[in-house]
Amino acid sequence: MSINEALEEIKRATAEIIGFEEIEKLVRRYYEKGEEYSVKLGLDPTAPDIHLGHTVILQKLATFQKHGGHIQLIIGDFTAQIGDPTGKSETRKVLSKEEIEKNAKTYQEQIFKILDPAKTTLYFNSSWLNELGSQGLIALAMNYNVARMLERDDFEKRYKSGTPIAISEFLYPLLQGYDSVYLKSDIEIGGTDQKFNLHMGRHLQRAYGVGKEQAILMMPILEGLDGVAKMSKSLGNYIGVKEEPKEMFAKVMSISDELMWRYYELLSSKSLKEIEELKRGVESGKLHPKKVKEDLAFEITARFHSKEEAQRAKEAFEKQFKKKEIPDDIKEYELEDGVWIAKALVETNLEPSTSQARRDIKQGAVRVNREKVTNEQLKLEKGEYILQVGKRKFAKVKVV
RNA sequence: GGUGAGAUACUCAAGUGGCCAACGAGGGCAGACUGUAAAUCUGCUGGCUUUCGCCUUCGGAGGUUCGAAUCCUCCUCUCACCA
Repeated sequence: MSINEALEEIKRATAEIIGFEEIEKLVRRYYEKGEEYSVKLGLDPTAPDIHLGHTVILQKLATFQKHGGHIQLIIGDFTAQIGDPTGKSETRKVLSKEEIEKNAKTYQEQIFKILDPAKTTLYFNSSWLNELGSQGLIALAMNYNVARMLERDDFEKRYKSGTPIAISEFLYPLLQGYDSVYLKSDIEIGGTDQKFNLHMGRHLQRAYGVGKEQAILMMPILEGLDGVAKMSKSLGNYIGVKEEPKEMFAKVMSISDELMWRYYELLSSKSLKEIEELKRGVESGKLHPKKVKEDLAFEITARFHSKEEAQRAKEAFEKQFKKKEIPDDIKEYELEDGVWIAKALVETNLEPSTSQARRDIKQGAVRVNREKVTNEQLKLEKGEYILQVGKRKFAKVKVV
């Protein structure tokens, strides 16, 4: 691969790059002299589960690994004691040591599904930040001033509205920026929301005379399944990397066609050229968008599980939705003779309440053995039944 | 510390004595259409062994009243302005 192609790959889908010339030099040096360079990613061990949104950045790191980048993965166990104020409207809750450790461990498990461990070094920033001491901390704090700190939108808003800002929160960007000083990082990567923090690393490297200033590469924030809000666990619009293959496959399939291209760009390992071709194919009617989406769902599912499991997920999906067959791994329940249908639906967890069950029956959403239920007074006699609510909720019931 | 405004269901937001399980919007669920999509249209959206019935809900606790989300008292919290 030529240097230019490598750089194209690195640039792909980025939101913003600061100091691209630096990256260019580093990559060139790697290809000409075989010298590696370091790429830093700082992680807050606050959220234990990684979802696809996080993997956008990890993918990019994997790309760097292909082109001479050695990854400095920093678990911010020290900084987590403060909590990143980014985008927050109030001071964050501080995590306990145990929580941090547990989260860090989960991270590692999940991260190496994407990154090459041989080209990754894991750090805990407490190992040098603990050593810093008050004196070091004060020296560090001298490198920035309050006025500029307050330029940050989140701080500015809180300051103006009188919402408290802890002094420690001012220290957060400084401390995580110091990581870049200590590790002499060549490049730092992060989401666009991390812009301020990323710049801080660059600023501090200059202030400390590290001899270089890290280039900054920012990745866009991935939209969630709804295609509007950013993917996040609290919004419930996410795909977790630990989700069941079937679930994962189905979730990808549920995104809109428009959003699919975004996911392709940010998550697929297909080249931009290939994606462009797919797009043209769909536009001209040569390719069916569903097929294209299936390929994406397959690729993503296979990445976090295996090709075999992805294949099974795909088949199960086809079976359930296209052929409208009943999936074979549905839960079984045993109920007493003469149960009221609405009650049975609640017992089998298909419905949250009998009231809701009644509503759905009225709307023709409930099926017993694939027959639509019209009588909401229906009682189930002895025997075996398949209950269904809507298109995707099933349960097997044995009435005794 | 002072003054004023506010707290309503998942979220936003009406309602200021009975017609209120509470307008409307978003979200969610379901139906039609389809590619399990998206967009669109339609219905539903507190609970209850069963609905022309009963129970719980409008920040919390009391009170007035035949009757309160609505009035009164105290409390808690939020916001705005002033100091």
